[in-house]
Amino acid sequence: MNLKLSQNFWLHTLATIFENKDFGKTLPHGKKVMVEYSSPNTNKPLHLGHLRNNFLGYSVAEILKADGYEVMKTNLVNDRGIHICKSMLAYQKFGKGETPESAGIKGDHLVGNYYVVFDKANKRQIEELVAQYQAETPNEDIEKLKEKAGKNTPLILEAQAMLKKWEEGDKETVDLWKKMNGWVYVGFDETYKTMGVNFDKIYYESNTYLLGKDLVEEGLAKGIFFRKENGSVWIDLKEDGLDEKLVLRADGTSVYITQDLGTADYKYADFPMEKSIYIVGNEQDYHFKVLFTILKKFGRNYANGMYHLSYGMVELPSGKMKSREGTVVDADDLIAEMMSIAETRTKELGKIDDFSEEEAKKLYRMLALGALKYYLLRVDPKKTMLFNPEDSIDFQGDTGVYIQFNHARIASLIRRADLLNNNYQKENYLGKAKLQDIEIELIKLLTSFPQKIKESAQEYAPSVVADFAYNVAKTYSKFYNELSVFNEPDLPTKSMRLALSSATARAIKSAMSLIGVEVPERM
RNA sequence: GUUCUCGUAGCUCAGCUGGAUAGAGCAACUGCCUUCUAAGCAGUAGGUCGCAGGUUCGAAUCCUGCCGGGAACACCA
Repeated sequence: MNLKLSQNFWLHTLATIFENKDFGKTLPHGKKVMVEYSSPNTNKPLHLGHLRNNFLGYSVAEILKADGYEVMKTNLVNDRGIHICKSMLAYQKFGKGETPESAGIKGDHLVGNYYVVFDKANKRQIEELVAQYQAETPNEDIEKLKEKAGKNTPLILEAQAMLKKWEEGDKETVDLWKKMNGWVYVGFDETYKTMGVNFDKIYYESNTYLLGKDLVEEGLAKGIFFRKENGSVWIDLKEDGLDEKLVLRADGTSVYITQDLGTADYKYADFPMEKSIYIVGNEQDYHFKVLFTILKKFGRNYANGMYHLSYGMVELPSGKMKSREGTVVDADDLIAEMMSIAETRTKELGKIDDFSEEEAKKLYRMLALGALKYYLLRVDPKKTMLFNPEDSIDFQGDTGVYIQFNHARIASLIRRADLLNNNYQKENYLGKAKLQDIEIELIKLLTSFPQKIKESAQEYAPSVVADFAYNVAKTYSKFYNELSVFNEPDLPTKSMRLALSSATARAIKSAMSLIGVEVPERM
């Protein structure tokens, strides 16, 4: 009797899940949240670290949507500054009019190459300078000489002069800047498209870098900031466990924090949000603590909703990625390699020989990105993680491809059921079907989807949803191996199994879409 | 030096708002394709939860100290 009650309870639970197309998601409640992510520099192409950032940002935005928020995805592009001038200067000196078309490489890579050229040439100049200094002052500490040389090479001085020209609006400089940034944007757009991420609004630092000076005045007037004798403006945050922090230079120019203060107001005026999430690496923890503390002191009503999603670095088995040592994993290269591996593996299995080339390519991309995204998102965002190239292309076990595979398998079942006109609406199984333990386990698991979405939204942790998807796939896989759907003689039970399979497929698809991963119908 | 952060099986990670025998995957080994996709399933083996104290009826989980890894502390961004 008890058993029967319990069976019916789970059957009804299944029916409820099956009938709710948006199962797991919260209805829109109108609250607004801004998610800022990606935020690349326009002097070099995207790398592995950016991939974690972009996948996280996109996923967090999707998860917040599923939690009922109205989401504005933004990208604050760092398109100006001394580092940009370095690429520009190197191009001016050594570029010989090369273009992405003439060189046959993506614009972001081309510009990145000139950044490297600058760095190499500059390094030689540093060595020369240090040697010169040593001859002049043999007793001085070598590290100090290196530091001094680093600030005074002819190339650095030229780059600084160029930055000044840019700020003054010098036409030639600005034109070069526009041309090269234009190349980079074409390259970035291509990479973003391949990655499957996008933005609702793009901010450019060239438009926002002067913001915040009025806030300095406001801070002085409110007595939050104070001016030192040389004219520089500071805030004392010792009571908040932080130090004194400069907010305006003695010459009246802005620093990073000045700009971010102004940009915060600017963004809020654009999109009056309850929450504002900054997806930025954990090396900037201190900066964001200071930023948020200042905004709270200013009494900004949005300040309490600000959150720095401080994600950990991605390390390689050989250690940290270092551009100087050439150990940076390029995003485009990595994705291309993953696709080629997906292609090889798929061809070996030979299950999609009837696919058109276009369909096949779409699948390779889906599998490659699925593997990569899942690999990077299954880990708690806050933690430093290891990127092991060999593991990341693994398609077995706790991987994106495993989950995709289970979806494809169910899709195959459903196709067959539809072909046979099998009906699996609840009338066919409620009160009649018999549930095995593994089926109850699966239904229970599906039931937890809404709370998993809530949890991942509250923690800003896509890993929670990723883990859910994996567990569903794993449990389904077990069910699939233990019990047969089409060979089940009891018709109500057969219907129930089809409904359960269908509900599972939808949960997998839905959860995977929250981490930005598509699932195939066949693979 | 100060502050932050991490330390769970050989490796990569879950678990951490305290609760019973600490879970996956990879790698190793053993089985399973004439039945719905084997990119799969089942099983074996593998752990003093960095160390030492403390709080508690109870600690991987909370507190303190130590050890070890990473990071941040510019009139850089």
